Amino acid sequence: MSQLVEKARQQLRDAVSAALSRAMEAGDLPQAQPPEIVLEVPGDRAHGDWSCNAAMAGARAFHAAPRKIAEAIVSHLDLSGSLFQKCEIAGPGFLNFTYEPGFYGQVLQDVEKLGRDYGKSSFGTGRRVLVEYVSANPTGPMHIGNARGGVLGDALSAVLEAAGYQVEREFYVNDAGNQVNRYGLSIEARYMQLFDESFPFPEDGYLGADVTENAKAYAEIHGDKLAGLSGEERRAALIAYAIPKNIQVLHDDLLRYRVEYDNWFHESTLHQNGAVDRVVERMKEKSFTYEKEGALWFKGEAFGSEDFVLVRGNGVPTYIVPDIAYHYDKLVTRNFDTAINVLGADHHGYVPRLKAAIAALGIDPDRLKVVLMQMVNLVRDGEAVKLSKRSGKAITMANLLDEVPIDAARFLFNSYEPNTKIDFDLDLAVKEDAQNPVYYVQYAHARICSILRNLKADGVEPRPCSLEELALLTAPEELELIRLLSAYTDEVAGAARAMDPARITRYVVNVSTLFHKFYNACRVKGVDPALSAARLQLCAAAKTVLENALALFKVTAPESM
RNA sequence: GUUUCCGUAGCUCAGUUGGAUAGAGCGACCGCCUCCUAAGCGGUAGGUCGGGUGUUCGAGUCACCUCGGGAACGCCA
Repeated sequence: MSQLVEKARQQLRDAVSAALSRAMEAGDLPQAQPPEIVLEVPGDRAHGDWSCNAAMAGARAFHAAPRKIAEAIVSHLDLSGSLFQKCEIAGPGFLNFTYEPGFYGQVLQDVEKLGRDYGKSSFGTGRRVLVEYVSANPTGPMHIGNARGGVLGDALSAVLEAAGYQVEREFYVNDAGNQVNRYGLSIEARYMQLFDESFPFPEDGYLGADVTENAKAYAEIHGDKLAGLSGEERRAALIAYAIPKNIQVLHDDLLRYRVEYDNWFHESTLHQNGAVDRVVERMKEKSFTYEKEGALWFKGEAFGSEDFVLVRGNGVPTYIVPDIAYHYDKLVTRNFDTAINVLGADHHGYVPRLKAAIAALGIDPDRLKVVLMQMVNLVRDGEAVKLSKRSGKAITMANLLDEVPIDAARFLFNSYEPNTKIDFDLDLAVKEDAQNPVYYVQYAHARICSILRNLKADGVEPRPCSLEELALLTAPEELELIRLLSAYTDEVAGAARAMDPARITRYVVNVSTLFHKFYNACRVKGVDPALSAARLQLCAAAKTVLENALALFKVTAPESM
């Protein structure tokens, strides 16, 4: 596990803190509560590798001008034995720190040593997280929003895992309740219509062609043997046949999209084992309910939500009751520290209700984290496309994957932070040229592989270099690239903290840019052997980082293009 | 009407607890392959950060107001 950047940060924190104490002891600063020490990586390289605003933040406490405070800090600053060579005062009072030259070589040795593990950290160690995503109803095909949710949940899980969390990925299968009843009525009608065209189709039934196909498939195997049974028996038989089949389709489509789960959790189990009924009982016992107009309501006020119905007038629980039971199962029965739900933004009004309900059951609602993702619009020729050209129906996830390469789809969906709506440009996603950012990144990787191949043909293989050899890397393009590579572990931990894997997408594009610049400025082959070896190690390090980052998204890193 | 997200270059978007001269990609224009992949690199042009007020050493970032766009507001899920 790389600690280099973390070590650097800690050294600066300690050094500045100690300098402040000494400055106060020496009387260069008045005795006062020192400011919080905030360290950041400045955007502009000219401002050094790290920047600290302690002098400005302390202006009030010390009753002194920021520049004066900065001078006092610097005069008592001791950077000997650290990863830093100097500190300069700049602008209104920033303290700008610069790495000592040996830092860069250490980064490359670090990457070389850790290989596939470079980027992993202990940020989340000891915490168990359940990530639930997609959870599409097994009553029909998945839509475009599910494609985004799949990538997001999958990449988020990978990022959390790299940051040290113990992660389980879960799909919640709504194989019970009203949607399934509706589906039963729909498929029953399609089945009966095979033998009697006048059989009525339910008003709010599922219109998809997949329902008819399932009905036909059943009839091909079993004929009309259900026609003589009661409606209830017919529906039960058709549901028992079609829902597992639909679940299999969800599973297969997601797998094709490289989205995999540890668990497929069936809602029906919560009904069968009494968990759903127990939620209602608990709510009643704790007097968090009241009856109105024949229905059982939840009193939300004490938990920051509106009141809502738990059990309908007809005695059937509303959808939220099994959801509450499900989250009780996640956070109490299975005792995950945190449950993360990736949901469409259309669920935002539902989140306070669910949180209120689990709070009523004695669970800290902050243990449920919700990542809301905004809607996806498909765009072709600059115009929104709602319907598939071929079928005239809404474009499904499977349709999308027929048209767009998996790598491109995964990369593009991961390029946006969850909380912004996406105009997914189909023309761009399909393009195999520079406009498509996934190729820009993959091309950087392929170029590195090409360099490695060419040198291998000359009998030169990457080897671990000494710090003296690595000190030959002094070109700005080399140092910039190494500096960015050093930040990878921090980036992954930051993406985990923000629950935003898109940060890694942007990072990997930046790495590619700096590599391409390096490639244009510095040659690996045909230069002094020691320098060549050092540059080769830099290439190998960049390759490792690109591969590790792309692996988080399950985007391939081609050897040649 | 209530809740919520968004508004930054022609287009798509970054801008991480408030920090230094607001960035990138694409598109446009001009350059760079006798040399490891030109799916690349360099350069030019392009901005009242929707508008306003406030908070403070400092606001794209925070608060309030306002304009514009999306979404949700069921005994549907």
